[in-house]
Amino acid sequence: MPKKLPSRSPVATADKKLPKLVAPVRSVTMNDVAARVGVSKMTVSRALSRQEGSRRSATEALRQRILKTSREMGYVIDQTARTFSSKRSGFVAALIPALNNSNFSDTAHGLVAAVESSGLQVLLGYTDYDVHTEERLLRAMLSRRPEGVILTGGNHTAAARKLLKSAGVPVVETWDLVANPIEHTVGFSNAEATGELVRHLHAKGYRRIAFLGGAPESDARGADRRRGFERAMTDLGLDCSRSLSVGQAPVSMAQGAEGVAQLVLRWPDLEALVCVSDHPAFGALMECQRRGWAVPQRMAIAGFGGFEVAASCHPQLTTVVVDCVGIGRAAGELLLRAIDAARAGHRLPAETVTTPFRVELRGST
Amino acid sequence: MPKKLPSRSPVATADKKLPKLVAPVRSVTMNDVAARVGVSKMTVSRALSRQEGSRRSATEALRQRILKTSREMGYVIDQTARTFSSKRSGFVAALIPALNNSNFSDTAHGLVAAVESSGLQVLLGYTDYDVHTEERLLRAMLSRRPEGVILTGGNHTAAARKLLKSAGVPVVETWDLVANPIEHTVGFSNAEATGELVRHLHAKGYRRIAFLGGAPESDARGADRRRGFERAMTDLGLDCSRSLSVGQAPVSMAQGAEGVAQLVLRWPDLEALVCVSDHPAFGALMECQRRGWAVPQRMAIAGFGGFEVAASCHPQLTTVVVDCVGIGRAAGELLLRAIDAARAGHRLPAETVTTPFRVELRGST
DNA sequence: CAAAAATGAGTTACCGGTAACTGGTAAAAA
DNA sequence: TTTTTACCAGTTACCGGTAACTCATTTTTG
Repeated sequence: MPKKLPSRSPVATADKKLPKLVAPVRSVTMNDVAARVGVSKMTVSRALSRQEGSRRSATEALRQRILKTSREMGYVIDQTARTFSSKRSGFVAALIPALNNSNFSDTAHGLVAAVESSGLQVLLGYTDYDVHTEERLLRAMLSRRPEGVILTGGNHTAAARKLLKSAGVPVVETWDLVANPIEHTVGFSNAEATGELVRHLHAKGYRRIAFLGGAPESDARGADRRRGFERAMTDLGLDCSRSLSVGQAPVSMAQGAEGVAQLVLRWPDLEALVCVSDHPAFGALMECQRRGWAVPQRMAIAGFGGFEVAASCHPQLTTVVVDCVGIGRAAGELLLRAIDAARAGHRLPAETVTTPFRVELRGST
Repeated sequence: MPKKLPSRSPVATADKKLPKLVAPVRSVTMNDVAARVGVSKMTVSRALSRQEGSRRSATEALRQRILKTSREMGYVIDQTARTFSSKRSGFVAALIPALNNSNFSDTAHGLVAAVESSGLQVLLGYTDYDVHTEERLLRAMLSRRPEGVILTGGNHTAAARKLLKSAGVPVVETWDLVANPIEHTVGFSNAEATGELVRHLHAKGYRRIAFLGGAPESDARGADRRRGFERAMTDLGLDCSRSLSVGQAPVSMAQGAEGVAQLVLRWPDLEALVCVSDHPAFGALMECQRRGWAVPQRMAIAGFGGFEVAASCHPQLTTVVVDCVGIGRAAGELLLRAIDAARAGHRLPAETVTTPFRVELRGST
């Protein structure tokens, strides 16, 4: 039976429509290495992927020979094929609202640090503070079969939740103690932290205090902080109605400057200002300086996040210092345990890890 | 010949060592969809992956039926398998020195914006300003077979260059007009930009000008800026020896404050300060304010990068505004063309794209 | 010393898609 | 009407690894 061979060689098809799409760069495969060493590719596979404490790999001498040869041949394992075959992609997806925010990028650092020792990579995406962008990204990332997912906050589209459910991978939500978590949670109460900040201001004698943030629908953490402000003010018997929203998250320095201008126009007797983050707080501080207002005498200002600028400006900004790296690290460690459990065939019960924060009183209050 | 079937069902192995590692969540495959519709999986593949203007796909009615069914069944294409089979991973790797730097994250934004319309994803990594970290990352990313690579700067290990060469994917280096590029380049001359800044200071009457940056080996762009400072000063007949290095990149605000203190200790008659970026420039500005020194009368300060803080502080910082997003966009567009060329079997000749910058004179000088 | 257990390495059969080729039917051209 | 062409859809053979099984040795145990 003369079965026609599938001819893929350039020669056999050269008379057909050109151009062929692949460059002729046949890279080195595991088979090539195996042939060179004179063993089966399975032996090479085992020699290369030997973990600590795994059995059933080659003799140490043979293994060294395989490693040496593969190095000589410039062999790089094809993760694509490996993933396809083993059903282990070797990466976790992490979604943060923005890259350009040291809080979140610190969390990413912590996550990477926690996760990389296990050989997992972190695939980072940014949502621009938008749940629909998050959903799109999630869809794209899940199609690459991550072994775990890290999200920021608990605000997601219904479709995104469904995607995560049906993907069946461990999920950790960070930066908030989410009310209705998908699975695991690592974070702190933004409301509680803001409340503590307000109580400090109260203890210092400030009474007429305003909150400056962004549109609540764009920033869940900002909304939580606003809620924390309102609750704490009410509990202290103070008026919590001095509140302003300036645009979408992330609120900029310039918006902070503009915000303080609007606030004092409306409430000229304002004594102190709590901002949703250090960036608008810094903008407000600069606006006060432009006006020649003494901070904190004429106006006290507090931020949130413990950004570098808050410690470097003059006067330094009172702020809530968050353990951003710790959030990432804890999320990474938790995710690793969940992935290990998943690999072993069972499911880690949902956990909640609370990370610390610290109200740092500085010159601006 | 009773050939033993490879039994993978849980039942057949239940009496062996538990636990099995896979959860029994057999997800929907293309075959399942095909079976349901009553066509071959190839037809489904074609129906789902039909591009604009591609021929040889199913009838529109059949195609709609396939789409509908696959939606109903919750089918998600397995990118892993797709990549494996088609040799197209559908992503590009982008390496930037740090996430937490709006310059680089803006470039990442521009890149994503330019590239996403083509269906490619961006896989982002950060090198922490370290060439060895870059090499490690590159190795990890290349094993996932990206269709293109974007790097920051032209400073790489020899091994990294070799990796890129043998990977045979298009490469774009950004943010610098690299002297000896790997392939394509998108950027501007950091030295030239700093020179222009120095000439502006000279025109304003400043003569005793110092440069404040980081250790040159850690930051190629910083080193370029320092070189540009020295060349411009020399060309103007000025003394370029007033120069200080404070630690590794990225130079922080606090290091800027410390740096200006050291500089005036050594050169008490210093008139102006050029900083490697806006962050140390801001730190220096704040240090001057703490000392009660008028800026720019007692000390003029200039930064680099056009960061938000430079426009928000008081006085505003003179700086070099870089088209960060434009760099990313141009790099993305160039890479797309290179990828298209590669898919069509040929190679795009190496290109260099120069992006604009602008010296922005503000209150601090 | 024989039987049982442990171990190293080979064999086989996929994983879930897509490229390339083949065959069949309908529309267009002769 | 017959031949040619166009086009749709099916078939086959992989892509490069790894899981699971098998078999031949070696080591341990009774």
